Amino acid sequence: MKINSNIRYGLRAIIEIANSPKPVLQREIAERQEISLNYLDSIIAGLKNSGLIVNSGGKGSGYILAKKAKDITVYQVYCAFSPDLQLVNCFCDTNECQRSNNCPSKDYWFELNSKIKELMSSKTIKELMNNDILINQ
Amino acid sequence: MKINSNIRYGLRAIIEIANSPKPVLQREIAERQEISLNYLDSIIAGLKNSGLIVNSGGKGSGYILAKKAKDITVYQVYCAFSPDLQLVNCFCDTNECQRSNNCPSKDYWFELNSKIKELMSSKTIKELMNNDILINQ
DNA sequence: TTTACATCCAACTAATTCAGTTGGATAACT
DNA sequence: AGTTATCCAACTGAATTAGTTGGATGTAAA
Ligand code: FES
Ligand code: FES
Repeated sequence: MKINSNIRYGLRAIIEIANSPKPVLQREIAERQEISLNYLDSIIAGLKNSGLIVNSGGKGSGYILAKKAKDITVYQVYCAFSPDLQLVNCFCDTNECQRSNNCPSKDYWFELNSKIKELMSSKTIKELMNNDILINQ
Repeated sequence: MKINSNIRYGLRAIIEIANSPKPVLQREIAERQEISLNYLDSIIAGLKNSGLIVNSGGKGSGYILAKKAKDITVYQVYCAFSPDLQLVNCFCDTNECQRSNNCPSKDYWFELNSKIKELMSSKTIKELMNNDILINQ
């Protein structure tokens, strides 16, 4: 179990945007977070297509959060880059396990899956922002 | 985030062993769990090298749990096949992140990591066994 | 004692995923 | 016109996954 680069960078990028008093350019995120500008392209696209960030006023204007930091969860960032969390395929709609009737391990993985989703859904970007910024809000 | 085959099969195999009133042969596990006998080799090896199961009396005698089912956790099974859970490398001893001072996302991943470990450590094989067997213990 | 079985173990493989890079299209501002 | 910013698709090398193959070794039944 690992968190992949898209999700790691995506979380860092959105925290960077949340922390900034002004709209942030992609280049600025790339510099501050030391992520290749080109690679960041797809990260930003993921956040944007999921409706978590927007261009503040068209091209060149920089990015801002699309909603309040307290209304964006880590799980939403996760889902911007991966399908809904499914630790195993046993309980996956499209690929359900043939052994699935009354399987104790399936039940356990499902339970763990739900709890991990909860853990990610209950943490908001606001809780990950730096305090100086919060004071000004 | 996915649970890999070793861990999935390993959990199913150890539940199979736990549920059996008699020592179980590798071949029996392979048949009942529909896992290739050859592939199961490495699964059994993992469980055995981690001290979770033992041969009940040398070759051909079948496997039994090395300790009580209530003393074997899902996290121990996990660790039989993977190093200690590390969702990201930022807080990894050997590969610590250069950006690591005061990084909110690192702190969050570490917190999530701890909670997932807890979730896996607090579930025992006994809880995953079938009830008929438990009654006889 | 030969044979069959059970376990042990290392090396190989195809397929997939990961973590980016390259190269360019498009649009806006200067 | 030229620079900058964003958008987007295709490509790539490296690593990981999920096994298979082939055999060595030890035990037990015939
Ligand atoms: S349901 Fe998939 S292994 Fe049990
Ligand atoms: S510590 Fe690794 S990215 Fe923050």
